[in-house]
Amino acid sequence: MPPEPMYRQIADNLRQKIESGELSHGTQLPTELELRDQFEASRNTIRDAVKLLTTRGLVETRPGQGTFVVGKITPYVTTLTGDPGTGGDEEGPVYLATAAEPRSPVTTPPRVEIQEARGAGADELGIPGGASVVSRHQRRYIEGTPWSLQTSFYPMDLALKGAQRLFQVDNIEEGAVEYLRVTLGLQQVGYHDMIVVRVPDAEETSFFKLPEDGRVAVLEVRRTAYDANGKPFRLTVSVYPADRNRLAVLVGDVPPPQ
Amino acid sequence: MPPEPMYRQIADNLRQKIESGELSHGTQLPTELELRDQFEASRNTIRDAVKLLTTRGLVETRPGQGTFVVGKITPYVTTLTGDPGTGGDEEGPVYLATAAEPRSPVTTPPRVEIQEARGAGADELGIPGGASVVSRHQRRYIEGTPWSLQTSFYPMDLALKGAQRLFQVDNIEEGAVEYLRVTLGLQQVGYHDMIVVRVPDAEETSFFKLPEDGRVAVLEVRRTAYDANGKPFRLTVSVYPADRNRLAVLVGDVPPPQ
DNA sequence: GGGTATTTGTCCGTATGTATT
DNA sequence: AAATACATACGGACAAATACC
Repeated sequence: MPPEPMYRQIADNLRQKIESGELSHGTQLPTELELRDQFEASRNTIRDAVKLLTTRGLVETRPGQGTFVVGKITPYVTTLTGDPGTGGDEEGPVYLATAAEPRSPVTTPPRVEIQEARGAGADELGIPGGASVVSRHQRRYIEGTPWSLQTSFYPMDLALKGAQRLFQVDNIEEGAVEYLRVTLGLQQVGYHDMIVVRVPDAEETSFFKLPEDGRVAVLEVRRTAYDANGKPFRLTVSVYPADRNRLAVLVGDVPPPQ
Repeated sequence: MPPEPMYRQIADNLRQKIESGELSHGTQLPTELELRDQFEASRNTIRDAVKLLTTRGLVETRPGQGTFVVGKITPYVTTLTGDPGTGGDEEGPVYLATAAEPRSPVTTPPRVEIQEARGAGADELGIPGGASVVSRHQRRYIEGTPWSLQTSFYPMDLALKGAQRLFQVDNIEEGAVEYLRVTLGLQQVGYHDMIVVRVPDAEETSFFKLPEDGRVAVLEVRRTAYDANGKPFRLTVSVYPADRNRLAVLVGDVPPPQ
């Protein structure tokens, strides 16, 4: 058994103090120079130890201030299961993990683009790669804080066959699914969600104010909605920061999530 | 606008070469000393750049060998939605993201413990903190590779009221939900899943062979099963490595996930 | 607003250890 | 056994962010 490297021993020592509560949420750690003297190591070794705690989400460093134990956050809970005929526009109700009343997300007007379907998106919509799709991209906030990024893709056909409002740069108040049903007689009979965890891209990092290294993952929910013929007609991709969001799935007769 | 630090510029440069395909999956990057000469930086700065790519999951380093672009992995897909009356023992079918046929997980005999319910678990089971629960912990493999860790918690009542097999250290072949129904007349009417992303603990890191720093997250699915009285009687916590697993949720009449 | 002290961030050079081929 | 490549550890210098007077 090789001995543990020094920076790991130091990190474990600090981790234990945090988990035992000796260093509680929000409190400041000793400065790097103080830790250097305490552990009789070089400042760079201390920094390696602190970096380990940082990637594990236990502490955060603030330039010019110090290193702090991260505070507990109460995550938002989004319910994925809902009415097969209407869910798909957006998810079900959103709760704070500790509260009973649902929260109301605020959605910005969409950025509308015509794009070529490529890769995964084309597969899920069941259209050939390179075909055109309408993309509607929105930012969503809860109580002023960035909460999710959402992009919906529709086959170009739908818009050309009468659903012109898909091109318009404003929210479809009654919901896009309802609009398509009224306009084109397109009846949604169900949807499926694919849940993926991945590293955020540059836009997500800046919108959610995530750390520049990719240590905080994002949850991506890819929702494909199907019509009565069993053909997909809509793909909605929602992205949430994984450290402050949870997803709920309800099956059968169960009380709502706490 | 402050200029980007050098190690970030180098990381971006390499990232671009990876994403453009100039450096394809599995290929080896130049060694740290070669990169040091190419970018005219010190080896430590090169290492900072590579570490950034490592936390973002783009490359992996192998001591004595070199740095390599990570190969694409085809994730397993686990379906969370199923029959309200039976789902809960285990999840729905498991697919390879590219294949049509479901895979068969292999489950080890459980490690059975009597524990005090604490914190989150007690809340979800609706029992007072400190009450006893039966914990059954299992490791699951697919095609020989570690796939998930699963722990089920039952209130001690159930076992004392006649479901003694909960204490036994072997698999309940017909499924624990079916066993409880036959033995105690306990009818499951539904369940809800809470999906959480978090950093792996020490056991998970070693079982899944994850990197020692916590850069690969795990998906935790907490399934609470309810009986006909609307009371929870079982909590199953399943943990999956987030980089090789996806979750599917099906609502309404939709084809199975591809 | 300006200046100064404190604290973390970046970058360098060097030496030695460990894993792999 | 030797060579190669990444890992650990040290020490030093300066930059950038923040807080405080």
